[in-house]
Amino acid sequence: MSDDDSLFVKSLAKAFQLLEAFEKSGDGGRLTHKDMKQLTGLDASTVQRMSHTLVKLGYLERGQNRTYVLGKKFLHFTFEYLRHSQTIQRASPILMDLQNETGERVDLSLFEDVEIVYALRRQSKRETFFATLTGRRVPSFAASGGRVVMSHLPRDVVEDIIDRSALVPQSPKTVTSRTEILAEIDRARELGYALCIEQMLIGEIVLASAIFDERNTPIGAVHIAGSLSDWDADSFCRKHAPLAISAARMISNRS
Amino acid sequence: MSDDDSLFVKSLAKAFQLLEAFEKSGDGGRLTHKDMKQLTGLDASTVQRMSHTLVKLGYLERGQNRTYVLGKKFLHFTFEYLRHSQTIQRASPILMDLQNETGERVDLSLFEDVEIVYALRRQSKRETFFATLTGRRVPSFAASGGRVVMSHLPRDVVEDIIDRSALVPQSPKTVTSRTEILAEIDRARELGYALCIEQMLIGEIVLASAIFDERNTPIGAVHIAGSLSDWDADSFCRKHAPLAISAARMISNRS
DNA sequence: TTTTTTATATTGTAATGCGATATAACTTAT
DNA sequence: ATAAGTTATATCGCATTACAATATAAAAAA
Repeated sequence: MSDDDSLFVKSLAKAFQLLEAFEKSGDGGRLTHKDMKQLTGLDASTVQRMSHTLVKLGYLERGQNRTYVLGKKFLHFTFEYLRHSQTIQRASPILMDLQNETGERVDLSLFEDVEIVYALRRQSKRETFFATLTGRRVPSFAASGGRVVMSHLPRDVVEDIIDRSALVPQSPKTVTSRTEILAEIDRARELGYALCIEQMLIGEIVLASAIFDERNTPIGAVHIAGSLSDWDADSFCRKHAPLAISAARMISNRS
Repeated sequence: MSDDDSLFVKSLAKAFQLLEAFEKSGDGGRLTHKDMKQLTGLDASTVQRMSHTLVKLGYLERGQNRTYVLGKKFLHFTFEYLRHSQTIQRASPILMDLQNETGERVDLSLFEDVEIVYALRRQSKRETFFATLTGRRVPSFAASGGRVVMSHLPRDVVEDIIDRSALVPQSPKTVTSRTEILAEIDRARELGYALCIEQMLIGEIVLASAIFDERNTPIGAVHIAGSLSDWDADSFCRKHAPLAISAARMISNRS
């Protein structure tokens, strides 16, 4: 990955490897030197130097009992990313209107290969707190946004993504069979939107329509998420699919 | 800052210096090598190596015309930060209720010395898009959240913060005189909340109450923001101050 | 307490990141 | 169009920096 690449700065890669280890941290997002060493496989001295430097730079903070946590300084980069993204700029007012019109939770997700990341979120009711945060990632194969994006990609690319995905159930009802997932993606292609019933969470119904960049590459999706206690699948789609599709089209920057 | 510190990894500092330069980027958040060199003062080869490495790691993405933009991968860290923060965990449902109860915009900000960062936000109506994003920073001296946090800090610490702040007006009505700012902070201490009228934005009235950690250090604030077309200062405070104070108290983790 | 584990400080050394330079690719001016 | 100028990418020898081993100190565990 980085061998015989004389421009590749290995120490930087190690630092980010260490930072990424905080995603695998169990309770409280706290890691000790020992934890970092175990999670990354880095040398103890490297862990020492990197954590020391990152604290000085403000990207790690020291917690109690010789632990480290991610620094709040990372919020800065997220802000700069979102603020300058043309897609986010266009999506922001559109999602706001969509949320007011539907009363349901609406999200904008960005496609990242085997995962999607939620970038903008308009929540309607109380939910598992972290499930509604910006930056949350979920597997593409199980999320409506992931499926609808894949429905606009070439078959071989899609199969490659599925093959590289860990097909771990996200809810008791998650479809994890390769062929069934591919069939769901085909269905999304026909409909122009993906529908996920209880794929991520029991009781949840989500519908998503894809967003495209100027080269007509699908880059993300608009989601509308409701509750099965309020809707049956048919009426949910009838009401919301046209809205999601039109919102996604407005956000898209197609040539 | 880093001299004769044998544990300090300079190349890492350079990489973050480069990443931080994207905050100063003008249009579109795009930077060329030349821009990075100018903004950071780093050697051209260093810029080349760092940008190259950051692209490989996914923390920079290549834009059109040899430009670079921040990678969406930074959203991951923000998610991990927010998800593991005890303050955020407690605040999330409380802010949701507060927003439903008031119908106004409510925010949770975190204190970062001369600035505050917005961490959680519940928007009510359309606003200047980026003003309502997570990660937005504003000067402590002009924000209600900053002022109310400072009202719980020792006088000399507050004066030091003000002295290190660039007292640049954020709206035509921003108070920028040292003594007036200190007076506003004193007033906040008496009231138990800070009130800012058109300090950041014309037509906006904001009220904030401080949040404390287990050591009784003020670490952030709950904001309620309304419009002067809907409220006069008195009734805004009468209705919202008790709500903000009680929300802040519930979020706090005082001993 | 003692023992063991984990964190921090120190140091000599080699590999890595450095910066100069060369080449290539793009812009701008003529 | 072509040339001149600018900016990006590739290459390379060298010094510095990051490295890993180790010593000391501080917490945990026994």
